[in-house]
Amino acid sequence: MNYEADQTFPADLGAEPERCATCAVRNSSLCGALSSDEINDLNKLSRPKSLKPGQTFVFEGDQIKDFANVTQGVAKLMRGSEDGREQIVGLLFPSDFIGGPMSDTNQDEPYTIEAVSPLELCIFPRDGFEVLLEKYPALERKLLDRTLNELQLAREWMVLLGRKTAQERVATFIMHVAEKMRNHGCQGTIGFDLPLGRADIADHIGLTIETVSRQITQLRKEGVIDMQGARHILAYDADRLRDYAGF
Amino acid sequence: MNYEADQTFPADLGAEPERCATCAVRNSSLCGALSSDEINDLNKLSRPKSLKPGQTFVFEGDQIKDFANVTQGVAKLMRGSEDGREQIVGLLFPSDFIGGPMSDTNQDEPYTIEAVSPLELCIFPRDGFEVLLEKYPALERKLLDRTLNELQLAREWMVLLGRKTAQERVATFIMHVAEKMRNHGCQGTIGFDLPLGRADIADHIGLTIETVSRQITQLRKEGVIDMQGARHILAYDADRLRDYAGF
DNA sequence: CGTACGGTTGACGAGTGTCAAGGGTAGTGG
DNA sequence: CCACTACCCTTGACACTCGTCAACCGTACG
Repeated sequence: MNYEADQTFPADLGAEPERCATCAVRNSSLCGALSSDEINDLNKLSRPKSLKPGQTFVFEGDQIKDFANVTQGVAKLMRGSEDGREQIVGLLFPSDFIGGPMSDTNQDEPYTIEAVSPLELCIFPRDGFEVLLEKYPALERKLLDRTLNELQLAREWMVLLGRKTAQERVATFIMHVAEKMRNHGCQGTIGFDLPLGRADIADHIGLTIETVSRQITQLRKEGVIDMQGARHILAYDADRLRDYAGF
Repeated sequence: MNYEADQTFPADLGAEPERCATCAVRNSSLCGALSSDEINDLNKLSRPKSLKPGQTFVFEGDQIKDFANVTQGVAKLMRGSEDGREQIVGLLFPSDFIGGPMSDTNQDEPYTIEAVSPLELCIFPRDGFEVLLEKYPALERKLLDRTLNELQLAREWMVLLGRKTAQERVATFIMHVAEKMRNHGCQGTIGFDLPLGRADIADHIGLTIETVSRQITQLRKEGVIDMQGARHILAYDADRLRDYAGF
């Protein structure tokens, strides 16, 4: 059934589809749970998709039909209100998985996912993916691990939103982004670009644009960070930054 | 090995250990994924444990050795700082599962779990449970579902903590508790006891005791809720309350 | 060169936190 | 059975952080 399967060279036993073999998140994403053979199942379901900044992948209230892996770029997961308030409840980096509730009931998606930078996804239909979840326990286990990590992160953010001062929030946010960027090899430890503008930062840490701006200025004046332009941050002293991030 | 196992009547094939058969959360907890036969495996590992209000099950920084199901009572999952600030990141009701990160690394538990009312747990060693997770896919699937639900809840709370006013927070909190209580059959829809005192409510919704108190008074004065004593709430008009809860 | 957009800065005000005092209620001991 | 005590809750006065409104600046792009 799989045209890769009737290969003749034993050395090719593990041959993967081109798109998977060259995928930047082949091992760091959920797909890392699948062997070269197994990944064919998922590959057959999947196709790439590109989004420009500002484009949405799902809207609040939609029924989500497709799941996806982020292969490149950054997206935001957000909830908005009629009166203009907005809260970003998560950021999606390369290797992150998009496929929310997955509960038995086909309820509507409560959040909007929007590209923040040019975004590359590898999408596949929900139904087909759930079949594979049953078929490959390692896949389900990896999804569980990922979900537990996101829960952990969400709870840390609850501490930030519930109990930290404006200054601590900004410092914590910068630390988190620095770590994400380091993990994805985007630049070195001390210098990196913020993937979000001031408005999105504010919506992520529960402040206003102005307060975010003031606190960044403050951190600059106190020499905790340095900046080149509005987006590029230099965090020489990680320990000092951690002191500013609160508990 | 299990004295219930050597029964003589075929009708008893599905006989369960006494403690499981009479357990209040036999089906609503993770155990609901296990058949009468299968649950013996877990039962052999488990034993009951009681905690009085104020006693802790795990401390921040501990290595968690045991997992547990809540069979009765309410507990809080919290994170504190040296300078006295505290954030409650979750409440644990009957049928809820305690067994956090479960990640490969044996990292320390980041949160403290403390009984809020007289608490009954069914605890079992982490190692043994993880073996059962491998053995019974339905168990792992249920754990995944549960974790996804908690993630969903955590994100809703991020919206509350990041963007809602004091009044909206209190109204939302009351709604959530009302629903939990209804689900657990503790009293009717309109009248129920708050499981938390003002201090814990404040630490859960990111306010101070005084502000919580003032907002509850406000809701009373506006006729949205009524109270009998400081703990018992009467929420006649659920729709009205929802209007006060924001988005 | 002009325009638009995002970021910064300042002045002011609202909402919530802080500090302090006073009241209820439940549990304890006489 | 009543009084005392302790704890939690409520209420008030005031302070402070952060939000709001508005002007200005810098950079990118047409």
